[in-house]
Amino acid sequence: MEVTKVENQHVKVQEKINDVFDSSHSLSACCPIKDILGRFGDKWSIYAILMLGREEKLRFNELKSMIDGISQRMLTVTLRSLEEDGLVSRKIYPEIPPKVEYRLTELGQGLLLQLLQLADWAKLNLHEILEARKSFAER
Amino acid sequence: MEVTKVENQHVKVQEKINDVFDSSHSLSACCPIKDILGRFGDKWSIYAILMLGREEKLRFNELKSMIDGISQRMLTVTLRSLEEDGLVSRKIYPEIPPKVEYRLTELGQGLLLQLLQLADWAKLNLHEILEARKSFAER
DNA sequence: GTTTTGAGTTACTAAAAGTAACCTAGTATT
DNA sequence: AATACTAGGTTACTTTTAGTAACTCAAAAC
Repeated sequence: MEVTKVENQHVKVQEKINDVFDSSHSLSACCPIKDILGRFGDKWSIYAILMLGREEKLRFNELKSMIDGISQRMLTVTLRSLEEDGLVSRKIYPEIPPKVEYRLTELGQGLLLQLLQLADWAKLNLHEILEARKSFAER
Repeated sequence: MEVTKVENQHVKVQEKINDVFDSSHSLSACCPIKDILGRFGDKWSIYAILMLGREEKLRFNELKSMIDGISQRMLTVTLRSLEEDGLVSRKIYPEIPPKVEYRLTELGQGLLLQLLQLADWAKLNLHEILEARKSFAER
């Protein structure tokens, strides 16, 4: 009974994995996970998304001071690429000194929810991973 | 009524975001998402995890031929880092020519499930993202 | 005695990430 | 009237990381 259950689950997983590759012919080219991960696999995007998830609208220098250690250039680059993918919107007020407001789009909020799920798993398993790292280092 | 529901949801999201930072003092250092993402945010780890999710045990060159375009070195590096974190196990048969079997650990299977969830979201929203990219490029 | 095989290393190069210094143009301070 | 400050960048440069090509090892097969 238990075994059957586990086997069924495994079959489901395999189907899903096949699905991942279905949509693209070439593996290395562009299965959707890769495409999405490209968006927050870098060093800063996650922080920007999380901060914008907290405050719902933020100006450039507010973000800069919330994201410890980020440079102006990297914040610009990060926000541009998030904007490019429709995850963040950018509203310019034609004033001097300039004023620009950033916020998550609905799409961005959806991604945020996914990230938070991942964070849940991460928190649950971080200890085990750290243990594994330690025992690996000892060899 | 609807508004209240949305607001409640937003509050929950904010709590979760705060949780993400709880566990680490410094933002840029090591909140758990970053730590986990570090593991599959690179170019090849996902492919290795997906392939091992399909077949449950694979040898080095089997993996190499399944992951289109990966070099020996990058496969070695990728597998080592996955092993280091306890996501993949490595069984060496002391034969010549050498034989090494890789498989996902339970932890690795857990991560795979998370990845597949992310893939679901990615597939649902890929179209919208591609649209956004296109209209961004037009400016 | 040269070739093949599996699982890697070593030494190098190309690409990406990141930094420091500069720009704009208006306002407030001395 | 000269200086400094503000917000939101850009340009030119350096460091770090990802990636490639060629080599290794030790036995076995041709």
